[in-house]
Amino acid sequence: MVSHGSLERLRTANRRALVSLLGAEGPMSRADLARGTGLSRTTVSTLIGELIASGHVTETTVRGRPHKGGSGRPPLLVALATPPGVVAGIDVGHRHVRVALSDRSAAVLAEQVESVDVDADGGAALDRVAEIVTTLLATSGFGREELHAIGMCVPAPLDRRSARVGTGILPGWRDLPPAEELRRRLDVRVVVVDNDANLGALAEHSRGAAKGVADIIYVKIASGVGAGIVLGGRLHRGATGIAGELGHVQVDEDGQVCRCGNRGCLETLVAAPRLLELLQPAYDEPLTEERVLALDAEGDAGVRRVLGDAGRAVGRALADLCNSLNPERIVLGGSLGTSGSLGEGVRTSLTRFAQPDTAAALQVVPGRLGDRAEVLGALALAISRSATL
Amino acid sequence: MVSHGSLERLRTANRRALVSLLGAEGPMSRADLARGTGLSRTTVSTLIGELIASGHVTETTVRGRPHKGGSGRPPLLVALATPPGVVAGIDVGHRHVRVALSDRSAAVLAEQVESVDVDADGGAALDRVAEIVTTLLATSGFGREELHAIGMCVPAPLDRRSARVGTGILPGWRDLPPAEELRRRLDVRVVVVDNDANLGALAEHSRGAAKGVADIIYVKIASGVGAGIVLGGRLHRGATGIAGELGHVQVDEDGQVCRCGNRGCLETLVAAPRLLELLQPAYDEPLTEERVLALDAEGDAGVRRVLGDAGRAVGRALADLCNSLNPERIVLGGSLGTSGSLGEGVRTSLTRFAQPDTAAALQVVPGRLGDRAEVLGALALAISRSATL
DNA sequence: GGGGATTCGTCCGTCAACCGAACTAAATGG
DNA sequence: CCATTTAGTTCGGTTGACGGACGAATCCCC
Repeated sequence: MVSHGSLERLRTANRRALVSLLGAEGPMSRADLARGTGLSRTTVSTLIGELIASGHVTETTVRGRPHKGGSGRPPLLVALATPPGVVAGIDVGHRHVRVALSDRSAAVLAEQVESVDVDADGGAALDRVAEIVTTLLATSGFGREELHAIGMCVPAPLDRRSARVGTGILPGWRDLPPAEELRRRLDVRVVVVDNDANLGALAEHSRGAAKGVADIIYVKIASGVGAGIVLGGRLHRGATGIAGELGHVQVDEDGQVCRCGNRGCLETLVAAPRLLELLQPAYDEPLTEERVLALDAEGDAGVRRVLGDAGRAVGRALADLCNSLNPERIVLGGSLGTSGSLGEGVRTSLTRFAQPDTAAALQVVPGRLGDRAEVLGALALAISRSATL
Repeated sequence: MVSHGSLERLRTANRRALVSLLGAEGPMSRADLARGTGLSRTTVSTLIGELIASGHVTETTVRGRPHKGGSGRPPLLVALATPPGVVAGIDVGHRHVRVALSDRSAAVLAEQVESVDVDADGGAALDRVAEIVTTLLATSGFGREELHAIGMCVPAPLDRRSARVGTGILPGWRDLPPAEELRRRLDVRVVVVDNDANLGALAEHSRGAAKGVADIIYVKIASGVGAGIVLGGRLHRGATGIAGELGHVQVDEDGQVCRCGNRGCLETLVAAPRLLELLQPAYDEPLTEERVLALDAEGDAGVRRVLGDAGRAVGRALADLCNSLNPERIVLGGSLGTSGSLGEGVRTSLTRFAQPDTAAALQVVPGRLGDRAEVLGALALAISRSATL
């Protein structure tokens, strides 16, 4: 076997193009693949033949429809084969962990959410995560050797170089490299860790409310406030991987001291616990985030006011960012992202504080994946990193 | 790397790789090109042969040094040929225009700066620009048919879709598509227009103070305040092309009304005319930007205070942006970018208001191209758009 | 029911692009 | 003066993609 560098690379590039097109568009015929990639039908046929032989692609038994309802021989559809085995996605919040197990076509097989005091002790949280993964594997009937990759997010910036949580944000995780810790506990080769808002952005961008939109800002409003920024269709992580710290924009010079050390950070005003605390005295029942969302939908004046204020504060910070980035869409995620009043507040501030042209080019929409955006992003990341092509 | 497609496309991709390597590294031998691209010496030889035949590359007469001072046949160096003809770069400011003529290897042949009240009447300014270009062509001995492309920047956001200046920013340019207007006046096919800060960023990134740095923010502080944002090595223009409006971040809720319609924009505090106005009463001599920079270098207390305040205001706005983008370097440009006090002010605010990790990963440096950054970026853009490969 | 028309997938011959080996060219050094 | 080293070229061979031709499978229309 002679290594013919460039030609061989060309062939693998073409193979990759086919796989990525199949991934984006779903099952399709060889002729459609040829049209989609610009390759000839001949070439597509031989490449698909190789991909079938290597197990990356399967020829489906169902025949497709003839071309555009007209006549002609119906095509044989080919589809990406789901590789054997499973991956795990883990969403670590401040007060919960959510673990999902999926096959390698992103179909979720099992999922579990649990309240855990993550902030206090990172090691203990990771212990619990490892237990849940093990349980889910067992109840789904998979052996540990069938777990190919793990994607995880943590609610804190992650320094790319040290693979650690940034200073000050999550004290219980100091000097705890999450990927390595999890790899040690579960003996899985591929463990990828990223920031929660980043993975939420990835999920909403690839299959949620911002599908096909090149420049988006995903804002996660939950226990904290964070942003995942997709520019030119690619997640922007920054020089050291800690981009997206929208929650620590200063909005009040004399405001509360934030866990990051500054004063009056956006996060001190609009984080979910803070809002509940603010509302609770006026209500007889114990308030939860779900209950607040329900009251908001019912039109409760107090809730609307508080969530509207929060939205306006977020929108104020977003306006500055949008002036600089001119994104096409803002996706509001996190437990409070679907609140109508909050969304209205964001829109109000953007209209008021952003440049008119910038605001006009901008859509503000709630996320479509809800609480599960982060874990779905983690699964997607795990699958992409476990790909063998 | 290798784009999918036919064999022919593979060849052109390889040709492009050779040209881009030659562009980046300067003259080199075929053997070095083979090592640099991973192609075989055979392939490089034939490709270079084609490029020589087509006039894109020349074989220099000087022989290179034998490899690493050792023995061996000395290589024949090949270099990018400078295509015939010239290009023009035009920097349109609020109160001046700067026009440069260069050959197509970016060597400036002639340059002229002139005070023009650009804001008042866009058409008149473009008339004058066309005159200057014509004059420079004549005095340099080139005919108009030898002018291959024009790059121009204007001090306002440019909507990509309408190719017009954004609403409100530059009233005298409303409904005046700059590229088309200039094309009409000078009968040049290739006319590219972009925002001033964008082209400054391009220049400082490709050949100035941020060479080789992937994520930078170029801040231009002159008659206005604007930013050019390079992320992942590529200029970010945003969904409609109007990214970078850092000057219209609101820094004072009750501040002066800005030309953009909002109140208390950064630009109302730190634009150069505003600072001169602020300083003038305390000085007997008439102040210019150059004089203020000189006073700053001499340690004049008043100037240092005012420029320091301006820098802190800019840094305050940059801190929020850096929290979200985590860039590696900030380049301060524009007429006041080289001021030491201003730079110190920016650093002070960044340290205070940005996340500690973000600030630690960040360098703040003055631009290396000074007033000429924009026009050099315009030339570079014109050259790249006039390339025939 | 049968004969185009149309589209799909494959086979085959051809051409394009790259590579390795061998060869010549031009220097250095003992 | 000859061995050594590196550069560039020539030549034969392999790989990859393509276009045209062909059978297959369906629809449409008579």
